[in-house]
Amino acid sequence: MQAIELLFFAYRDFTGEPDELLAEYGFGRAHHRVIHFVGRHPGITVSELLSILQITKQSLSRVLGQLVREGFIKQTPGAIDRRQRLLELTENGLELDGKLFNVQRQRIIRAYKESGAEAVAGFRSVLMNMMEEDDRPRFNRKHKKPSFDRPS
Amino acid sequence: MQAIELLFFAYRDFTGEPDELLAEYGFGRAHHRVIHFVGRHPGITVSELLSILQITKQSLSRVLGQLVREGFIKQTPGAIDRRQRLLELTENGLELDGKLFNVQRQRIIRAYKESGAEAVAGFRSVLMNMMEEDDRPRFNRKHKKPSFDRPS
DNA sequence: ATAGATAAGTCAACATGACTGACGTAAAAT
DNA sequence: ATTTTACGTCAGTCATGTTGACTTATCTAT
Repeated sequence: MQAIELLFFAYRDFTGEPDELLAEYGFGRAHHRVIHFVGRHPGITVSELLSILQITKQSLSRVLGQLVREGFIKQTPGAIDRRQRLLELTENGLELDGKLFNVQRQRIIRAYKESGAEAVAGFRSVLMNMMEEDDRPRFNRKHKKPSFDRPS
Repeated sequence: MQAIELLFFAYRDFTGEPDELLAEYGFGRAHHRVIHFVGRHPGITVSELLSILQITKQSLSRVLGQLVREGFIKQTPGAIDRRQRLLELTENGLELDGKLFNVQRQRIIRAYKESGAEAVAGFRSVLMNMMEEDDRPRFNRKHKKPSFDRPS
């Protein structure tokens, strides 16, 4: 059962590089998560973000508010439901997201290259089965769209 | 590049169950990490623990001190180097460690079963290549012992 | 039309787990 | 004998999470 430590070390190093980058902006890992999910899913709502991150709205509010005030994320009222604030990255946000995304992608690409395509499939399969079922549909893009792409 | 989110969701759920258990004892994830590494590597020293967790001794001190005071971990002076405090789980510590270890093992076993042996090999390979090289030797048990099993 | 539910935000207080910097003690290494 | 190492501690700070209470705007259902 080395998997526990394997996950610990891999995750520790996976988040280490971005953390350094974020520190230059005065941001932390919480900001990273918000930037990441808004970057990958533009137009995401606050409540969708909350259910992904599984934190309270007060916690999210602090980092999100900071990102909005400092011009990394912009909010626009939803066209259908005007209570919603649809979130998008600004130009600055896109730039930071790009940098962050890049350092993590490099690490993953390197690991994928060293392990081979078959290993990658296994890697993804195990991670998928390790998470709660609720969130698995987010990943079967070809079969079923993630819920935040078609608001219920 | 779904790997980033895959890791996020898997890690989030992987740590979620233990967190609930720990809360019953008034402990957090930091305590879990200490209990885990002391449990898997009895006789580990404080500085070895520090280099694994990559936190400051002041941070470790608080959680470790708590675990010692509350009778989950015991310290004994090193036989060779009496400055060292070799760490071990007490009976209570072993019991809690067992519970924590179990919930995580169940999740992993389930994921392994659903993915198959080949996938498991790939999973481990990718994680291994994702972490910094320094810590990889810890895992090649058959070839090279981890440094904390033979103090340099 | 209005009553209730939902989306989002806010104020306040608090806990945890990180951090830095300074300092102390005992034991080992040089 | 001096320096280095292993460990511990005091004090202060910061980031990120929590609970609970309350507001505003808007949508939904009766």
